[in-house]
Amino acid sequence: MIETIAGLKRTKYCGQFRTQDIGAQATVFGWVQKVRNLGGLIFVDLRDRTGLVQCVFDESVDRELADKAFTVRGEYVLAVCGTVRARQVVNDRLPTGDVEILASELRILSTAKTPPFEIVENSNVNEELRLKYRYLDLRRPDVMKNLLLRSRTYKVVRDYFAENGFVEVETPILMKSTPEGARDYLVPSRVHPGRFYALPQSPQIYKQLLMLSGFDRYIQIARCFRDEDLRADRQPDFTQIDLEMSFVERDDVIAVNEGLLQRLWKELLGVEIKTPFRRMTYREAMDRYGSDKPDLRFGLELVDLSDTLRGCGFKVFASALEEGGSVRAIKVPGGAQKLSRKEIDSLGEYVKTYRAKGLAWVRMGEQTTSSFAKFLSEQEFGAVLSAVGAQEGDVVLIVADAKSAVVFDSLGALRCEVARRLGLIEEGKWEFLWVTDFPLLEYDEEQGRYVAMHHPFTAPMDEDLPMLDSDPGSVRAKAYDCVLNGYEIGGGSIRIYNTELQSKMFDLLGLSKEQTQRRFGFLLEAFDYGTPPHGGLAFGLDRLVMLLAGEDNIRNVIAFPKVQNASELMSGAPDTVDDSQLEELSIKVWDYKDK
RNA sequence: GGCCCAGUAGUUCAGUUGGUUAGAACGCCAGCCUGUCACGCUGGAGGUCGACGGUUCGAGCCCGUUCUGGGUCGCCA
Repeated sequence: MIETIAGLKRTKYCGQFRTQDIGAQATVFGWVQKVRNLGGLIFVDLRDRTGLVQCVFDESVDRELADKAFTVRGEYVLAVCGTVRARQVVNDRLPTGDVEILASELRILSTAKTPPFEIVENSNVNEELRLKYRYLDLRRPDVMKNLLLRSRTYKVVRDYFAENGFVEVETPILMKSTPEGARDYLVPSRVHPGRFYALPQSPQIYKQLLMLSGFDRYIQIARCFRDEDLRADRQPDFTQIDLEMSFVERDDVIAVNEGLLQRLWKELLGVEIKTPFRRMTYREAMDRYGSDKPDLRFGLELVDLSDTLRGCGFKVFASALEEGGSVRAIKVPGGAQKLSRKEIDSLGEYVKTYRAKGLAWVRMGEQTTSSFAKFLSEQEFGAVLSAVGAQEGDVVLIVADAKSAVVFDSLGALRCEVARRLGLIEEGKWEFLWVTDFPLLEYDEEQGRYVAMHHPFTAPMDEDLPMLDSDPGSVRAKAYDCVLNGYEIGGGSIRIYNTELQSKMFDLLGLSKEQTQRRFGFLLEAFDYGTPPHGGLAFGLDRLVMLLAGEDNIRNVIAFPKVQNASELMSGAPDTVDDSQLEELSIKVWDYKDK
């Protein structure tokens, strides 16, 4: 029989009972974690979001009550009233382990089917099943803990920015499509047949307009949407801590955000992180680490061998260099002992996923062996070893390619892979970094034009302005990324705030006057009405919480995440809709059966 | 779109060279049990070996296709 909570008020959450509660009357609500029936004496562990408390039903005290407790099963929802008392035997492994509730009343508020997996911490259950029953998965203490941490993150963020004079403003979810960058999610308009809203990839334009309006400092915890493929750290709908500031330069934005991260780590983890963070230009990050989001928890820096090997006897190296590429290396100190020939071969396979054609190597064990020494003169080979500073016991890994981007990508990934395999990554280390001076533009071979590396509103560096016409590819931007342990956790820039420069940017990006006017005319017009210099930044909140929680997958900090094909396994989204709904939207009924 | 990994009771897994009735632990159900907390003891139920096709006297195992999930490259201003 199902009962109600009429007349009952919770006195405490389950996980909060301690010795000072002994003797008190208690009413608790929760889910049955475990029933231990000793025959005549029944222990029921009751769980809520705070933890467990043991409730005792004693046949010799109340036979009828014990009989009722006998029918209780896992995940039933109960109300238990009783007296808190000391346990006869203490359980050290439970925060409430000194006490228990001797029940005087039991109400079964809900019964429950046996769940498809056990509701326990650290369970190793197939993720597909977990996500199908996400509401049960969220009952597991470790998953719930992540979402509670996420909730505390929101609070610290709001407190911090409020204290620093930021104004929280909500920007639209239904907005105009501005198809630069990621693919938009589109929403058909019923009122305007054939027209579409787009979901925001970020509130970028709105927040810049808020600066123009004079809000001076804006912050929003903003939902954003990008219709691109998923990764362990990428979901199609995600959350940004989005902010913008007026009358600031790069270092002002950086300083405010270092303060935020410092505060988050302090309040959520009790960890003191030092500011200011390290800084590195994009060029330096690429040259030394092959990545614009380098993991600084370990070394394994790249060495440029291009000058050493130009015109050398090994065709693979020489032709890569002749074609304008580069040859670079990583030295793995002591690698000869840890990396067998077989493992080096598997690293060769690894770099091929990054389009490298192969991995050249030197292994300086008891004998020095190498995949390419025979193609070089003794002098050339010796020059390679001295350039990387290789000594006995080391391994040197080399990638050459006509495209330097391939060399950087593959070696950048390789140094992380080697560090993982060799256990070079120290747990509990937090390496924050600002990467600055990104290129403003990169050339897109496919589209045959320049595209904005950050976004088209990013300001060029003042000293590079003259190159906008002569050499746009070399212009650097007032852009900065915040990197933590190899993850890009945030990015921002100082923005363009005058019409002419903004128009010129659109021009460089290959947009015609008409296209610019149609897509961004409202923004350019706005700039004519008195725009303050401004800049800002957005953190990926999901990634930030993932790292704070010590998780390696963003799904573990999102309540109802999507799987790799962007569907949501519990509800089954996306799904077909009624023909009548499509008709209202003036969308032709799609015949799925033929596709 | 490409590449790699996984799929066997409710769950996590084992399953030898292709060979009798596919096993274990946990969970579940029933009985016993008054200090358990990984309760204990006894008994029981529970399987389309992801799906389809092929090879074979015989397939969980070999081959092909496909589905589902994960990782990743491309993609993600």
